[in-house]
Amino acid sequence: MPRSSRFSVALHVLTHLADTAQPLTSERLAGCVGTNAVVVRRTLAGLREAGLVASSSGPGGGWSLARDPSRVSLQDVYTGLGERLLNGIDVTGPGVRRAPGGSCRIQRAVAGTLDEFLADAEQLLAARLARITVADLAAQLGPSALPRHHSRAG
Amino acid sequence: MPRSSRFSVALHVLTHLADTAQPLTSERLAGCVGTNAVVVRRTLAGLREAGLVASSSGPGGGWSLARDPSRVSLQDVYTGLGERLLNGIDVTGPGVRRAPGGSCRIQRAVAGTLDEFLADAEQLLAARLARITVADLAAQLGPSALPRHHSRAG
DNA sequence: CCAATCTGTAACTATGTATGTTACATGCCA
DNA sequence: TGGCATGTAACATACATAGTTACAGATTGG
Repeated sequence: MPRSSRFSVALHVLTHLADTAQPLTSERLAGCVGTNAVVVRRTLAGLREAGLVASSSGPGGGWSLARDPSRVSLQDVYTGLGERLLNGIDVTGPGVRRAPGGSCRIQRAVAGTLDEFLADAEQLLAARLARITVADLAAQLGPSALPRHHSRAG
Repeated sequence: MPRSSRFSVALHVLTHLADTAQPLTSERLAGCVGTNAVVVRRTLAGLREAGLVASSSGPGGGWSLARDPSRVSLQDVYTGLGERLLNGIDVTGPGVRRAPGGSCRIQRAVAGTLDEFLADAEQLLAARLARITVADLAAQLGPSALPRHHSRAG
């Protein structure tokens, strides 16, 4: 199962970032998530282009959120990653590789119907993802769960 | 990920079956779809258990629809195949293989939220698939498009 | 009962995709 | 300049899906 874990990794990392004020290195994040630093960089590269996170080089550098967590929806993440939730479906079927001309009308009817359905479904799911934010994920940890640096007036 | 063409293959085959009265062999169907006879049998095995199609051995045997095409929804097919439309998403992430105990609370929060979302989404998509039937697919071919064996007087 | 036809299924191969890993170039700060 | 961190290419590994071969079981017709 090469099931993509990029979405899960991205959310895990983003929630970590939402929970601290200082930048976190790829190495550190990889340790938290249970993967490799390069994988973290690869995953976060898309989110950086989407303006969700920022990265800085040099000592003390690393990754940090570019927006307030409540402004980062799961749809933003999903779009930034450039993934398709419904990617596991081959609309055209195996025959197209052999006879790209479209073997019969039935094949085209099936492909058309599936295409339409998938496009519709993608929109539907995206709308649902838009309702959830990284702040919602962080809130599940409890307000006092992790050490915050300046969240409360003292 | 290797995109599954099973759904597409199944719909293609079912539409073929909806368009003829006599049973069609796996070999013949495989030729239409552009794949192998064994693949057709593997795919249709699930649909047979679901009561959508019937198979018969021996000369003159093959596959045929077990219900009227208008009674076979895409949800029936999808369920019969035992596939998950949203299977391409790894909810837990890569860390679980290494530290199955659940490394941190964040991982569990992400997994829980994603699980909930995916379950919700699956239901949503299934409901949409229930609206489309194999008869709808066959109707896209036009009533006189394919040679029927006893549709016309003459 | 035998031969031909077709399904049912296990076992193996081939292939594509995601991830893990290594290596090296680039940028930032003291 | 030296140390730390990102950026990315290149290669290795893992795994799911599809393709293929082989053979067992079931049905039809002489």
